Amino acid sequence: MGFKERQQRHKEEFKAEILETAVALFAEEGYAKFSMRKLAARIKHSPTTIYLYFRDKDDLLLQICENLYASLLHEMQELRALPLPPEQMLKATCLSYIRYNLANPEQYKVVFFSNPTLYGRPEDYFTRDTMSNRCWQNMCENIDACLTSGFFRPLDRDILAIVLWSAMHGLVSSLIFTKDFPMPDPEAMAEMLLDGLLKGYRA
Amino acid sequence: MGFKERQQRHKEEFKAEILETAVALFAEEGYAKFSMRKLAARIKHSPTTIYLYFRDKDDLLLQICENLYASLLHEMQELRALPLPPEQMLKATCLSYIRYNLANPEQYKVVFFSNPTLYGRPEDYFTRDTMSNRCWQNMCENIDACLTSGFFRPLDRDILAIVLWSAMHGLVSSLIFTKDFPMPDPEAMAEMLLDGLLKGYRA
DNA sequence: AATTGTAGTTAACGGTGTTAAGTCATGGGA
DNA sequence: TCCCATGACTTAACACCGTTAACTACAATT
Repeated sequence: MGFKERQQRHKEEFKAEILETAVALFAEEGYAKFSMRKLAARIKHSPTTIYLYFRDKDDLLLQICENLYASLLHEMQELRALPLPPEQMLKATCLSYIRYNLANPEQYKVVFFSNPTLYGRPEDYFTRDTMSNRCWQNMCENIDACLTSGFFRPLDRDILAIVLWSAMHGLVSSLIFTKDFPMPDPEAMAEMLLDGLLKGYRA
Repeated sequence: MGFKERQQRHKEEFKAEILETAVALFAEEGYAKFSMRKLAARIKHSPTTIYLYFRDKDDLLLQICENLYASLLHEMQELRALPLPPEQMLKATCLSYIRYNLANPEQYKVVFFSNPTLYGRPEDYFTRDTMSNRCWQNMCENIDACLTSGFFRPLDRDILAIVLWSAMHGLVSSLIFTKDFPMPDPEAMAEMLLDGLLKGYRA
């Protein structure tokens, strides 16, 4: 049985190496110039080898995203440990989301561009144990805390959560993608967005 | 001189026809499956013919976007004619932006995906007379009205404008691109976003 | 009638994601 | 120890893509 185990371990290590190289290639060349063939060249294997470890390009991208969400979740969980009132906790979490994604623009593009086919059917979203889902749960708990503490006035939790997220998503994606417009300082934007929204929903 | 004029007119008509067909192809097949070769097949010409009328694919996409912004601007200008207080005018304009783009998701994708190289350098943005720029000016005027009327508290106009826009952009793009998450009703989301933001910046 | 300009073409280049078929080393059972 | 089955990996190919260079055919000007 020793052989099969070693074999298995080697496969997993190789897969991890491919993923790591893919992330590096992404960070260096950007989404547009990334290709399976370039990745293959970099890991010094034929393009088809990748398909032994990933179903297709989308599958590879999906797993890059999961890695991204995993470390984002990690950051958020560190925040959770701090003793902050609900509204400050929510704001800190949102700021963390914005900053983290602005610091990893190419991965964010992967999430964005691959999104359409990335995960499965929408009605199954909450049943899948993805890093994305866990981040979402964390976000929702923070919002719930603001609602039950009475900091926010009574609002539909689900709509509020997705609205907050989509506003942050808009900020991040416009900063990342916009190349033809003179964008202001990201921190000032984030501050104004969160300040406005949190005030706007206050009781 | 009669010939050259007819020739010129024919060229313009043909170009318009290509553009129209491109928009149709886009609406039907979506951004991902759109290609110059398919467009060529549909207009019953060789792929290279398109290059006599458009520099490259991005140029074609850019002009589709300009068409989109042109009719959006038209909608906004109709709103401007109504006798509304600044805050209601701003809200109506924002709602119009959101609804219009949600009704034309594929064009919105073009704007989004082509954005990076679409227009030129950011510092030149305001000097170019593009439909995008005109829409932006309209938006800014509405915000200025809310600031000078005292409805909003004193805030940096430029940052406020781009923050408002990016929040709307986030709402639209998340609704258009998200396929793996059960999104709530777009109107309810738009209402909550605008309600929150406008309250949040109020004096 | 010869010349020039030009709309449109064909053929090709270099790239893409992906699949089918084949190679070849190696561990496990006889 | 020999055979063979497994499976990692490769080669070759398919069907696309955007784009360019070179060519053709035709009409207007000279």
